[in-house]
Amino acid sequence: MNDPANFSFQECLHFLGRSDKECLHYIVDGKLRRMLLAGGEPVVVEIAQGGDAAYLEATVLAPAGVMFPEKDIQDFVTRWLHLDADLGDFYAYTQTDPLLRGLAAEYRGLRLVGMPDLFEAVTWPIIGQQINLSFAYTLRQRFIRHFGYHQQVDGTDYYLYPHPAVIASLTPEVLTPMQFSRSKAQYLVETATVMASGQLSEQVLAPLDYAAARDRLVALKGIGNWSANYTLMKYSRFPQAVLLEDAGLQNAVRQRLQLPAKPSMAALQEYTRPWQQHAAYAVFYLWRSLLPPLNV
DNA sequence: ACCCAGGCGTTCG
DNA sequence: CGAACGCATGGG
Repeated sequence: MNDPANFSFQECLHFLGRSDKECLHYIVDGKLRRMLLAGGEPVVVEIAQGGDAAYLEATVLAPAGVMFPEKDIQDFVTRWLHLDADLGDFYAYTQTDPLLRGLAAEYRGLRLVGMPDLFEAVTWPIIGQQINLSFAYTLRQRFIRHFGYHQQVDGTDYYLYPHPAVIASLTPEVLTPMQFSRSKAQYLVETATVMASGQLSEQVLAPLDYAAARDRLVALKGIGNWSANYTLMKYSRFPQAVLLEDAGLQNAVRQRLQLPAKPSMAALQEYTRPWQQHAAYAVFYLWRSLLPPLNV
């Protein structure tokens, strides 16, 4: 990994454990378990802190007795936990910004936990927009359990996020009884169709710069500026992605500055304008500041 | 009962 | 153009 002095597995685990409705990964005895694709095949892996804390160790829990491309697993974890990041510049910047000062010391080593799956990174904002987080996680759990590839290992259910082709084959009427709004159900099926047909893919997005990628995503129905920037932050990892319209960001700013009410959009633009290439990490650390501290 | 939620698309003035 | 409004429903 890069910048091991600024890596804390514990901080990353704390963020990953924020919802008890999570079903794409589990935390067991300070280790991280999930299913992922290696060599195109589903594998259940356990990720643990290495001996000197400067690296992570991945163990294949299932299927047993089969060799899997180690590099695929390593690449996945690197992208998931942003192990290739270098936080030095961001930490230096936080000391110069009144809104961010102190975040580096409080949460040192927290990496911007991402989403290596494009379909997940595009559809999770659709699922979660406008509703409270608790209900959003409930809907996500239903979505994954109903439509994701599933495998049970040692009595635990592991899932892959649903494949676009599976969702593309649905009608919105399948989703509305599961308490997705009509609009969300429609956006999910439409987005899945666009991805299943290859009109939106890793390859389509990869060559685009920040503005072009944002425009491509916003062209999808149900994806506005907030959702597009979410995808650009969590999947594409554009460092300048900023979630201006985010209620969580607005609450974190209010809290840190002791404002009587949430900041106006104009005020928020003032606060965030200097962030530039630090915006994605700034937002993520401010989200972290809304979670309980580590030692509770 | 009321307001807000990690918004977005549509309609209105 | 920007502002206002409807969506759906859980949670405080």
